[in-house]
Amino acid sequence: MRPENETEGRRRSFIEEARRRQIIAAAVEVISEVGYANASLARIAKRAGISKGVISYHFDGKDELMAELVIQLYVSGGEFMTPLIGAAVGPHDQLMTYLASNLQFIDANRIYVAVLTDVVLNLRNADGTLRFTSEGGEEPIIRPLIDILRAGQDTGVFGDFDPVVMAKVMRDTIDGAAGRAIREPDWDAGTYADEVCRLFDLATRKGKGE
Amino acid sequence: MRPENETEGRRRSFIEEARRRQIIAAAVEVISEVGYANASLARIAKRAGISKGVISYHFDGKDELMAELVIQLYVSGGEFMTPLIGAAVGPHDQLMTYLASNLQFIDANRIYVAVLTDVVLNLRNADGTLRFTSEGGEEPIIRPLIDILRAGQDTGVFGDFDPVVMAKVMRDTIDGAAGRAIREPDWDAGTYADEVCRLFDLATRKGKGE
Amino acid sequence: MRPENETEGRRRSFIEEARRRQIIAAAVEVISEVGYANASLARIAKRAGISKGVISYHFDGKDELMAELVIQLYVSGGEFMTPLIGAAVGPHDQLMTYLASNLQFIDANRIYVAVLTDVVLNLRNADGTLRFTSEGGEEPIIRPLIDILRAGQDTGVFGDFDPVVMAKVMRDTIDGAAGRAIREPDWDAGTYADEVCRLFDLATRKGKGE
Amino acid sequence: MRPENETEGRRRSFIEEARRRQIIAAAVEVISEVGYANASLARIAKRAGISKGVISYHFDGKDELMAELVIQLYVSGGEFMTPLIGAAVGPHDQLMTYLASNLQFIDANRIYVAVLTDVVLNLRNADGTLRFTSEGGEEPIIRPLIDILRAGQDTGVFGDFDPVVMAKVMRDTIDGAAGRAIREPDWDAGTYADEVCRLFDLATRKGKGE
DNA sequence: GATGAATGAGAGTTCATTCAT
DNA sequence: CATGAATGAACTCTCATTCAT
Repeated sequence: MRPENETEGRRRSFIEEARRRQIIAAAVEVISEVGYANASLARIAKRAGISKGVISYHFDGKDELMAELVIQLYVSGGEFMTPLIGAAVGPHDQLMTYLASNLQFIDANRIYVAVLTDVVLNLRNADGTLRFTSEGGEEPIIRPLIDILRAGQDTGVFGDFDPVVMAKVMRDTIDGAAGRAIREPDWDAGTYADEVCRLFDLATRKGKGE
Repeated sequence: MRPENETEGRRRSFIEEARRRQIIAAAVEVISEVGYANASLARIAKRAGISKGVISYHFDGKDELMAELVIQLYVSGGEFMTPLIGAAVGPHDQLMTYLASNLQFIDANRIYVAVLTDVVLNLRNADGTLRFTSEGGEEPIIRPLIDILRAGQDTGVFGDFDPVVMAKVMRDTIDGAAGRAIREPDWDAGTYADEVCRLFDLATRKGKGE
Repeated sequence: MRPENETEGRRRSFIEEARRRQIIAAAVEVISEVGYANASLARIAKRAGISKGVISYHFDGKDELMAELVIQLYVSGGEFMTPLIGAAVGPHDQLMTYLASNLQFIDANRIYVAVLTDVVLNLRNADGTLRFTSEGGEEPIIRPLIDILRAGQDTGVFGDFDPVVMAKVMRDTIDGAAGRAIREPDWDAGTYADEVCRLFDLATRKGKGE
Repeated sequence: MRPENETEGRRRSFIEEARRRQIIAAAVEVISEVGYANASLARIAKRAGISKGVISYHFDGKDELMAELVIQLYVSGGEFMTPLIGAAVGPHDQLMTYLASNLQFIDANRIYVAVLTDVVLNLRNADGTLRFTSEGGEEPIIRPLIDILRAGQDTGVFGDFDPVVMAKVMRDTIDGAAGRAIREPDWDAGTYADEVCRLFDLATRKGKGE
């Protein structure tokens, strides 16, 4: 048995990291097929081609595995979008890029997004509260969006609206699109992105008379 | 024992209907506290102050209970909003009323909405597919919204946009707001509704130059 | 509620007897279809078109119902065969008639015989022992057969054999035939009876050299 | 967890085979005491001194356990008798050996035979049909007996009778004896076998005048 | 590091029985 | 007399977790 249970950033060997990624990958596959509720460790282990005990060995328990899965998927999403948005110039372009790249990422990673959603909406703490969607937990996620909107208002590019509410609606549009990407096989990300960009362009641009 | 398994509109005694509602109410409470995945029949029965067997007696099984719960909550939502929207005149007013009344209903029924979402996203058929969010299943839900948008475009009140995508974004905004109503105790439905109405008013109205 | 539970020969009203027969008839049907193990009171009540409670009202419990069922079926079998055997003259004819009439009764009452067998082999006392096939319980059943065989030996019609063993083999042949009547739809009672009579005629007749 | 569900001859570790045999042995004991209908997994596990889950771990379910039990008992019966019958020479000796060795085996394995009977008469498929006594399922069991009888008739050792009916009566005699071995503690297999052999010798031998 | 084996709690469901109406 | 409702125990089965090897 490992000498102790690493809770934080304790160093892990390369081989151990590989095992963890392998197990998480198997978990993603299983959840995408049968849903979080039916994704037992037995099923995940069988999918990974290993024995059940290995999972318990590498993770503190099922919950830690799921939490790690969420973090890993979320990080890989950020890695995809951050450079794209950074390359855009000015609030308007940044906003459009933010929306488009998010939808594009969803389109290219439908399964991952579906699994992420499933876990986030189901994984709970011991006291019954949701682990990831707890109050205020969204703040870091929509922070950059709010910043873009505020910058646009300050520079006179955007009109007069509540940037927090606007950011939340945008976020819900993206999350909702994630659901569509899962449920609607012929959902077309490109045209959807075009329409969404146009919509929010109209909603945020400075009015003629203003 | 009930004479047979009533699938459709078989008549049920008043007392039986009362029990069914009581059990559903207990299920709603339990799910709102511990989530769908942890809402066992034992917990629901204890909450209702009855024995486990009673649930099996009045419902064909856990799944039928959950399905009934969804239907009941959904129906009560429709009963709330339909008359409001019907009273509005013209596409623009109808749209604004639709958005506002939805958000208002969510605000007044936060727990119900949260539970409804939880069950809908988790209840599955025997083959593993989601029971309520199956592809195309959304159509009847956004149908009236699309009709309003199309009517507005035909009469020249609304501008040029894809009414289906627009309706979907609106729907996602409402569903997202439902999540906020649950997670953010001080979420203010009134100001949120004002901003959302303004947003979609700008996004749908006929442009000056058009 | 009835003033007391009649255990023995307490008089029952005509209407009560009718109810009891109705319930037993339903039980026979159900057992013949799903077997003793799956014949729940609920199923029997549904088949009889009455409520579950009625059974508990008219019988002391499931076991008493089953015991009554066995007795009723057994009695009706005796009523069928006794006059036939009584009409035969001489041990040889009586034996042949006994065998043939038993097989004929089985043929004409396949379902009843199957159910009788099923219950007898499964109904148990509280201590786990079989209720009907307990040691020595068979004696009254093969008694008349032994008497016929002994009479034949005494009068010199039959040869020298152990009449008890011979009677038991005959009984097992009949019981076995009951099983065949159930399992083999095209089992032909007539030719089977002919062969069985011939077989036991040869086995019991006085040898040439004796 | 076992890698997969072995239906056929997949290799099992020695230790797993031992466990399976241990569980089956416990099941035999329990069934012999309380009958198939009352032989719950909980009781069997307690008798084996293990936890309930172990049974589910080693068997696919209760039904597989019971089916395995039947097969194991049946095979061990065949192993006992086949060499004995093979050693006998000529139809007459083979027939006598068949009858005697069957009764001897029953005598030496009373409990096993009783349990086998109980399970065979109760274990059912999902559709309600009996699993082991399905129509035609008896054919392989009485096949060797029929062959012996036919051979005897062809060589002129046996008289003129229907070999199939004769074989069935013999089989029923043996099965019936199994029941007696269970219910009648002082049932004497030796004298019973002598009488049975004599009986069927008379019934099958070629008549003087033929 | 990894495995197979075992545990024990808890899941949904069925059932015989009881009882107020 | 009969019913529908409720009980509580027992059922099979699944699960996350632990542990000796």
